[in-house]
Amino acid sequence: MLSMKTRYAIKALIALARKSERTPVLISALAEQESIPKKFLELILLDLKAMGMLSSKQGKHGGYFLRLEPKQITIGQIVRGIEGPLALLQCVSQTRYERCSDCPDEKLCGLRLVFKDVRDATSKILDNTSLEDVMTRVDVEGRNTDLMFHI
Amino acid sequence: MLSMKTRYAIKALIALARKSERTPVLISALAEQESIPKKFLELILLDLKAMGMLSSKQGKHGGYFLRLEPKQITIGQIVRGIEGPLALLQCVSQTRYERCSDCPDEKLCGLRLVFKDVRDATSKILDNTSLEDVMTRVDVEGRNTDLMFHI
DNA sequence: CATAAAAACTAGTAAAACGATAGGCTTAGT
DNA sequence: ACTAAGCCTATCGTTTTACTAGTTTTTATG
Repeated sequence: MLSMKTRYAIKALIALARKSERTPVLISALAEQESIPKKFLELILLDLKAMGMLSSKQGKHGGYFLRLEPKQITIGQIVRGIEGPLALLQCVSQTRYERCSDCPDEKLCGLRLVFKDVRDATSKILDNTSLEDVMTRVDVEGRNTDLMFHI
Repeated sequence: MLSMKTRYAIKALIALARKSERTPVLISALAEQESIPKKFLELILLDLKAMGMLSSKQGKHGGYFLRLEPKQITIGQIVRGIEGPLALLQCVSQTRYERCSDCPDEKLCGLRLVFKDVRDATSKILDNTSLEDVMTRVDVEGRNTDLMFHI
């Protein structure tokens, strides 16, 4: 399961991506809109800033805004940055590979073979889904339900 | 990341599946062979028994053995039983679905759309991979490396 | 029937992770 | 100078993780 922190991070980024202008958004505004505890969100945004996805402006009229285009930020990057590796086993992680201490031969580890497939499938999806993709998917879905409603 | 408990469970089941006869195996033997803390393994085997995958025999010459055929036990079942749902979000779980408290419209949740795909991909793999599949994959891999070695 | 070897059961525990919260510090418009 | 914002460090209660300890029950065997 994803942690709250990661979920909040993605929700916040999607919300920021949704606004057309790149003007600063108050933490408190974002917190309220997305029902995220304000102080917790503060830390999360700081992390996302350190990851290069957001910029911020201090002082009056300050706030947070996307530093990259929505199409440049993938869900995979967000999850990796906040939650950690996508892989379910350290020994199949692309970004944080670590050998199992007691594994005599990685090539012959059944667990590894299976969970390597899972990791590949997961990263194929998450690394190819950007904030923009998410937005358009939601919009399409919205139009469809709207259409259904009008039949 | 999978917990140690889940990893141990899968390793133990693979080890038990590997023996041709269904004779009882001592916890201590299994623990040593797979380098799993004995007392911890004890609890895990108890869980797997409760899940119907293992049987046990008490007293002298007792031990654990598979109750089902290796092809009847999938990695998905094991992970779900020990770790919990495969899904990364409660709201896309097949086995433990739960609505997000603050979600105005599930159909229009971007997170949900993306992580539903991830869950589908994951369960497609894990629910279609049995202990038998794992064993044969390892054997094939073994023969391949062996072949490479002899060139 | 006594013994010993095994699983079954009940508790407990240290360390880490999770999900926040508190409060002071710094920066920048007006 | 004032004030509204983000920045930074610390802390906290709870839950989960990964075990460990000790006792009880079952069962084959001498």
